[in-house]
Amino acid sequence: MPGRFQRKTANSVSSQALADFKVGVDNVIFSVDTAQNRLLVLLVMRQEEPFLGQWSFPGTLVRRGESLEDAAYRILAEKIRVKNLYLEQLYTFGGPNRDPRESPGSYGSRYLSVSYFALVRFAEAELIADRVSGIAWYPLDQVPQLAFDHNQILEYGHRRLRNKLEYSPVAFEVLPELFTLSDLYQLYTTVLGEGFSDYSNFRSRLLKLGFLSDTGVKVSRGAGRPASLYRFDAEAFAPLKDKPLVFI
Amino acid sequence: MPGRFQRKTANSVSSQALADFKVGVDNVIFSVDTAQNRLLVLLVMRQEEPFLGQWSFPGTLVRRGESLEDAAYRILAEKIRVKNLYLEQLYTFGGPNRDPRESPGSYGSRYLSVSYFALVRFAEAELIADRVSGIAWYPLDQVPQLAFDHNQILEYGHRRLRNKLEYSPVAFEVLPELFTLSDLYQLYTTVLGEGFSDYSNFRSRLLKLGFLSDTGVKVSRGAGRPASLYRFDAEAFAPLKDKPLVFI
DNA sequence: ACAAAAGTGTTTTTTATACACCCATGC
DNA sequence: GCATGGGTGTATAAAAAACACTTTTGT
Repeated sequence: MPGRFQRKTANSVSSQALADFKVGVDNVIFSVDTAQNRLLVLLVMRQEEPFLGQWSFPGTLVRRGESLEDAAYRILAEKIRVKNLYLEQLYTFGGPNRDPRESPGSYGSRYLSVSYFALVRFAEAELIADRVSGIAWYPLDQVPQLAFDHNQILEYGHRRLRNKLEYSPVAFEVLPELFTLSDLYQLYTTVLGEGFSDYSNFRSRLLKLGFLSDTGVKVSRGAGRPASLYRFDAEAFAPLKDKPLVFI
Repeated sequence: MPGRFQRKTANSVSSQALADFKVGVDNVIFSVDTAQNRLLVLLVMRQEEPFLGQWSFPGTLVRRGESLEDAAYRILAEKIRVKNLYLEQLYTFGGPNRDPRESPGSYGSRYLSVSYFALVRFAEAELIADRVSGIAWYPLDQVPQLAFDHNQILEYGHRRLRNKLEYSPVAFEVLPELFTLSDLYQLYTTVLGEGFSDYSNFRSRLLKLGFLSDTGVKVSRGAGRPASLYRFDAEAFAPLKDKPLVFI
C-alpha cells in the first residue's frame, strides 16, 4: 500500500495504470461424517454466469464496511446453520484472468478471491437450501470439476486441514462437547487416512498431553464395552498454546 | 467470488452496496546478518500521506495485468538488488478503516493489503536508495512504530519465518552456494534464538538427512580449525519434499 | 603453548511404534 | 459364550538432548 510514486513520477499518473478490484471471499467448508468415515466439503451450484450450473465454493463479494472475515461468516451463515465452527483465512488468489468476467484487454475489474477455510460439526450442520440453489456435501474424493480455480483452492484447503489437525486442537472445535476417544480417533483417521497412528498409541499420547478430562460418564454404542466421555479442557490446554504440539 | 445474488434479489442491486477495493502488496523482507548475528527487516520511509515520515514495509498498488506475486517481485526489485531470494504470500489484511485514506462513511475505496514474506541473502543484497526515500535494514528488536497495521504484519511474518526455518529448507535459498555448517547454525541461531539446539546435535541431524554434500574444500576464518564447505544437494532433497522435516 | 573454531563420539532420556492382552457390553 | 469395541501395558526401536572429548588452525 505504501511506497508507490516513490520514483520521481508525477503524483497524478503513475508509470502504469492500476488494476481496479472486486474482492470476493470463498469458503472451503469441511466437515467429517464420522458415521460413514467420510471427509466432506460443501459445494453450491452456481445460479448465474460465469460457470452457470457448475459446482463451486460458497462465496460472496465483500460489502462496504464489512471485514473479509465478516464476509466469510456471512456467506457461511447463508448456506448452513451451525453452532460450532473453526474458520481462518486460507490464501488469496488474485492473478489476472482467473475470472472470465474480466475483459480480455484487462480493462475493467480484476476479480480477487480471499479464500477461507472452515471446519464445522457435521451432525448439527443444517444446510439451507432455497428453491433455486443446489447445495450439497461432497465426499472429497468425489468432488467434480469446479468453477473458476476452485479445484486448486480445494487442494490448498485440504493440505491446511491436515496440518491443522496435526498441530492444533481444531478437532475439539468440531467435536461435540462430550466425545469418546474413538470419536476423536475416527475423526483423525478420516482426515489423515488410515495408518497415521495406532489407536492405542494415539490414545495414550493424547491423554498424556493432559487437556482431555474424563467425565466418568459412559456411553454404549451397540456392542462392545461402553466408552468414557471426555471433554476438552481449555484451561489445561492454555499453557500448551503456541508450543509445538504433536497429535499425530 | 461466486454465489452472490443467490437470494432472490434483482440482479442489478444487491441487498447491500459492495465495497470498492484498491489492492496493494506489502513485502516483509527479512535477511540475516550472520556477521553480527542479527535478524533484519527492510523498512522504507514513507514519502507521502498518510503516515508521511513513518517507516513502513515496501509496498505498491497492483497494476493492470499484473499478478499479486508479480507486484511483490516488482516492488522488491525497486528497493533492493539481490540474486537469491525466497518469497511467498503471507496473509491478506483487508478490514475497513485500516487505511486513513478510506472516507469515514466507508464510501470510496477500501484498501486491502496482500502481504508477502521474503528472505534474502544479506551479504549480496544491495539497497537502492534514491535521493528522497529512506530505506534501511532494521534489527528486529529495534523496529519502531510503523505505518498502518504494519507492526501486526511484522509479527505475523516473524512467526512464519521461524516456522519456515524449522520445517523447510528455506535457509539454503539464502545462504551462499557454498557454506559451512557453522554458517548454517548461526543463521538458525539468529532467527530461532539461542538454545534451540546444541551445535553438535544440529550438525549430526542435518548431515543425517543426507542432502548436504561436503565439497571437501576448506575455509579458514581467523583462528580455529578450518571448516568444510557444504553444498545443498537439491536432487538428494527432492524425495524428502513434502515429508515432515525437522531442522530444529 | 594455548585459545578458538570445527568436528566426533558417548551416555541418558524421551518419544515413537508395534503389538499382546484384559475388560465390559450386546446378542 | 463369543464377537465387538474400549482400554491397559510392555518390549523394542528411534530420536532428542546433554555433554565430553579430539582435531586443526592462528597467534
